[in-house]
Amino acid sequence: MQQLAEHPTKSEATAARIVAAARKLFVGSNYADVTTDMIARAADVTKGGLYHHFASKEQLYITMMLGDLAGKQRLFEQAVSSPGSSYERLSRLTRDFLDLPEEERELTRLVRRDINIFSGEDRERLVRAYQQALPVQVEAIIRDGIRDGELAPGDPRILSWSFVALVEVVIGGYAHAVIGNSEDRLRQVLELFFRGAGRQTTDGDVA
Amino acid sequence: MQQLAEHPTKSEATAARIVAAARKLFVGSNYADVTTDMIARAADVTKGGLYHHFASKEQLYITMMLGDLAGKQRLFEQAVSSPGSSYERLSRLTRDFLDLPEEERELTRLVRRDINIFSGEDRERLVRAYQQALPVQVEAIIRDGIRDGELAPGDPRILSWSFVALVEVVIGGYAHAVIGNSEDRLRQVLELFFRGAGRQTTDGDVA
DNA sequence: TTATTAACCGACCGGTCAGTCGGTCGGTAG
DNA sequence: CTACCGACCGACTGACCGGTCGGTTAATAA
Repeated sequence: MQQLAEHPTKSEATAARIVAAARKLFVGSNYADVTTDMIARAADVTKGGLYHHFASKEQLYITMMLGDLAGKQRLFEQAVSSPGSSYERLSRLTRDFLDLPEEERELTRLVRRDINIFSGEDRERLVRAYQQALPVQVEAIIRDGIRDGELAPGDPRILSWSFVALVEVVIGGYAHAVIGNSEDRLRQVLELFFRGAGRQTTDGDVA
Repeated sequence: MQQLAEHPTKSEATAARIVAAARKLFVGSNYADVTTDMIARAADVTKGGLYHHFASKEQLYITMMLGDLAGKQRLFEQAVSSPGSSYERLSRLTRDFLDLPEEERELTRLVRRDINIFSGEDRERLVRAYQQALPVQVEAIIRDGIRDGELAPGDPRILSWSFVALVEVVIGGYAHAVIGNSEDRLRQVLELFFRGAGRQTTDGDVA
């Protein structure tokens, strides 16, 4: 996801191996519970070797995360700039997301989980990268939808976060068990977001 | 929220003070970043005193959380068993939640934030208490709504989680800034959940 | 072959923190 | 007054972990 093969030097290959090992471990456990030793061992280097390539545990984490988010941003940009209605474009974006391998999908949860433990410039960069990768892109589509009258007026940012939140529900464990099919999960999200859970009545009033 | 005054012995009073201090600190920082020393100092006892009342940091955390969730469960049960349509009962439950002081509202986020760091029986108890306090109650109302035709058919559990997720969006920082009024936040959630974001068209079709 | 340098090793250091333990103190029962 | 006990104290321990550093190895250039 990071770099076309080209000429990976030995150094680059090792660094990539370390990042990959770190990704796998960080997805499975808290930042604090993943030790540099564990990462090093999983990447088949020693702690010294790890610190030859990365200045700190934090920098390794940030590097890993930024690389991944950049890839996701590129992926979702395709959906945003694709033709069709907001419904169709959101559908494509969400499908692309749901079809990602589990490990890569989980990474977007990490940002929310671990963001509190950083501060300063690094934190800002992480937040910005996440927002650019996901909410901002969803927001762009929603903004178009409101402009074109396909969506009811409303704050596009809140709506985009709501949409992301609904997507996160269907990738949770229980939903995954109940709705086995990826295409059905997609429908569940879009249906709820566009139409709501209320029964469509002839007069459009609830309660 | 915990106990009517009755006859708090000195021991109970100290334990309660420790729990209160722990709550405040845990809301503000990660489990790992809150030290037992900090809690003790904030509760005006020493670490030794703290460990006289609680067997471990984990047990203190669990005790604090279970006590709070039990209180919330009692609060929300009132909304569930109140009269009216599903819309009205969900409205009441959500209003009760949104009107909670920030610290108590934030606690429900902690469960999701910190659940990964526990395991075994304690973890199960925590998960169960959270589900009983929030999603299960929302689910009960939604189940009634589907039965009575007020809501479109669907898996009530996924719908309840979706609803909770939408509520969490409007208590987030940005939404809080955009929608200053608590009653408007409530409307935002209910509107989106019952009606969706799509513009209501004469023919009911989207895309 | 030799010199140079990047890659890598792993023992070690400094600091942190959960949890312990011997002891003090104030209340209270006998 | 004495014996006892629960509440509480705070110095200390043991384990862990991020990060360092002097040294080794292997590739490459001269």
